[in-house]
Amino acid sequence: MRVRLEDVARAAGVSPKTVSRVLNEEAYVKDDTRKRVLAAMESMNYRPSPSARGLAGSRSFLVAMLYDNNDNPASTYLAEIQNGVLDACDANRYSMMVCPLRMRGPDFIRRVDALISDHHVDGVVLTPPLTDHPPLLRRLREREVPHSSVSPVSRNDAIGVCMDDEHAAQALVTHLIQLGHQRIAHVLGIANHGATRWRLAGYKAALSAAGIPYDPDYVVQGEFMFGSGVAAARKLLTLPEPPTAIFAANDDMAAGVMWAANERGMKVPRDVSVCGFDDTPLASQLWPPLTTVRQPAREMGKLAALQLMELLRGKGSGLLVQVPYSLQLRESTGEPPKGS
Amino acid sequence: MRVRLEDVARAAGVSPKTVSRVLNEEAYVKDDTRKRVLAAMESMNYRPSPSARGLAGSRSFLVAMLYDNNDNPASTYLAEIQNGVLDACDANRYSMMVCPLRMRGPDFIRRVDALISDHHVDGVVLTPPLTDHPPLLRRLREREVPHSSVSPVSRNDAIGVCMDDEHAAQALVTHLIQLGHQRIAHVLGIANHGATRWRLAGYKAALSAAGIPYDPDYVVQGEFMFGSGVAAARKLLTLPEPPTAIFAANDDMAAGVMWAANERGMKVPRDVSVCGFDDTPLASQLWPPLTTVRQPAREMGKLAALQLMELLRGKGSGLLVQVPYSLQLRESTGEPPKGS
DNA sequence: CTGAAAGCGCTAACAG
DNA sequence: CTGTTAGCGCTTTCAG
Repeated sequence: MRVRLEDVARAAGVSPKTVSRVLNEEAYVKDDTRKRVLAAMESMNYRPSPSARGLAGSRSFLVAMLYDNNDNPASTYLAEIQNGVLDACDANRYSMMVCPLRMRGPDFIRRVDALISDHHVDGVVLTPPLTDHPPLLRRLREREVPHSSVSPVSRNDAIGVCMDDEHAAQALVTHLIQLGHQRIAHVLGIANHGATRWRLAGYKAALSAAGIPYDPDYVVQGEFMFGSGVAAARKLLTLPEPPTAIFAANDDMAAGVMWAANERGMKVPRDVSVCGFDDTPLASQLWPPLTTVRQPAREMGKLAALQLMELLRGKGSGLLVQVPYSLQLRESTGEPPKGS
Repeated sequence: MRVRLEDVARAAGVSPKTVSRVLNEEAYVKDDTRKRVLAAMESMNYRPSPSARGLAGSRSFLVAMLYDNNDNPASTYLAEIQNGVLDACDANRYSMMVCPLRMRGPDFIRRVDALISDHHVDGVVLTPPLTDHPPLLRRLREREVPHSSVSPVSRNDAIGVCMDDEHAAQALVTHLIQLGHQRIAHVLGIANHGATRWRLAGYKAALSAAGIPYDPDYVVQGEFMFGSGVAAARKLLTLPEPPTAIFAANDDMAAGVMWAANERGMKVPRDVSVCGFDDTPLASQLWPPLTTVRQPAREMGKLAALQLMELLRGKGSGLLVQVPYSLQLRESTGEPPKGS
């Protein structure tokens, strides 16, 4: 019925253990033998049983992608990361499990435990804001589960992938300043996301570099979601001296800002410039197309997973690699209204 | 270290086999015994090993969600279905694997095979357009892999979940007609999707019911993607006698249509009414908000998975359940321009 | 209704 | 560099 390790061994004229060695890319197999075994595997179309491997050995060839189900807006951002992780799995004969977690739930840690011990997951890819959830990280360390993070806040001990959000945000806001804007507002993301902090820092840095004083009235809380962008813009646009440009910490909120502007009969960018962050598909689907920063989410998911797999292979350099951002200057930003 | 079946057995004073019976909800266990075993499991925090179960038995408690990676636009639609499947898994102690497939790829079937035999997947959830891919269905049947579909085209032998796309589309177009539109165009989806066919049928039915002749010039090909909506609208809006309303087969294309209208300096709905289908988040984030049909994707994913699990439990009614749609009338549709 | 024995397909630990 | 011997934790027979 099923081709087993033993069958391959017989066909190749070696012991099962040798086949196992080849399968696991262990050292100490004569090159000649290895080739013979590989050929046998190929010709018999042998596929190892993950169950048996998981049961007998310590590895499962399964990685899990964890994400938070409460505080996570951008399903499109997560979907892209997931695609990236799948790309990496594909290239390395891993399989992926998807694990939505409710960070606020009382059984949060129990669920993580269950995941790990149930499926012997070899490692996990963490996405924001799980990348910096202390109880989770503690548990993963306790149980010695290798993990790799996408955009972790704490960049010292983490391995994974990140982007220079701060400089990206700074570049974006600098662009607004160069267009002539002085009254520039910022809509914050969810507090516990690193992205929120970095993008705010970039905003401040750009203002400060241009000698524009920081005005707390121009910085309002958002939650990375469309609706929060609408709410934030309603506040900002009714200020006695409203901003001429609004930088929202992500595209969804920027879309909300544009929506709120439309609602007031304002035209973007004539009456107010708007920009976002991430370059999700939405950005180019809005009218006018949104100026934003491109964040290569899929690439980041892939890289994080690849980092994890290197770690699993023992070759882990344990690095936090950085991917480049790029400004996407589109039509939602322009010169400030005359006489403002 | 790990709590095993044997440990539970010892604690409950029964044989391992009995614990196994309880675990698998088999009949023929005295109620009293069952309770004792359950109590022991609970107090010892026992969690069965999926690897061992998979290896020894025939079940893996793993379901896979298959989707096509080429012809699939709406990542947000798939993400919602995925969430629904996860909901169902959660409720039934299943785990989910995510399997992007390249339908066009030469190794398509091999990949499916690999998936099934590698992981002993108990069953799969199929999403469009995989729901009607003959080689795939044949292979699944050959290998006797239970499967459940979301919106399959062939509704006879399929089990899963569907919506009445046709009547939904008809209702939507009827709404346009009631607003006074006569020249109504339609942007088609990808050809091999059932949704494309049904929505077109609904469009035709509505016209026909109103006595409006069907004009092939008003029906243009699209691909469910934003860009294809833009292209389609560019054609339609430059027609000698352009339509006063455009019904796109999904929201992404409708967004493209609105974008193209903006590009030409036209105002929606003053100059042209636009409506879509699905009610993805995008629909309410556009300006003006998009009139569309709400399709409960997450619910559908969940139901499809639940149907599958019933099938696995042997209680399979094998039904194709239908979920209700609802019209979302918003501001992108209005009366046709005067004198048109 | 319950139990005993025999593996599922692989890898770990130890020999050679 | 390669092989041997035991299991991993569960379910499947088959007996009671």
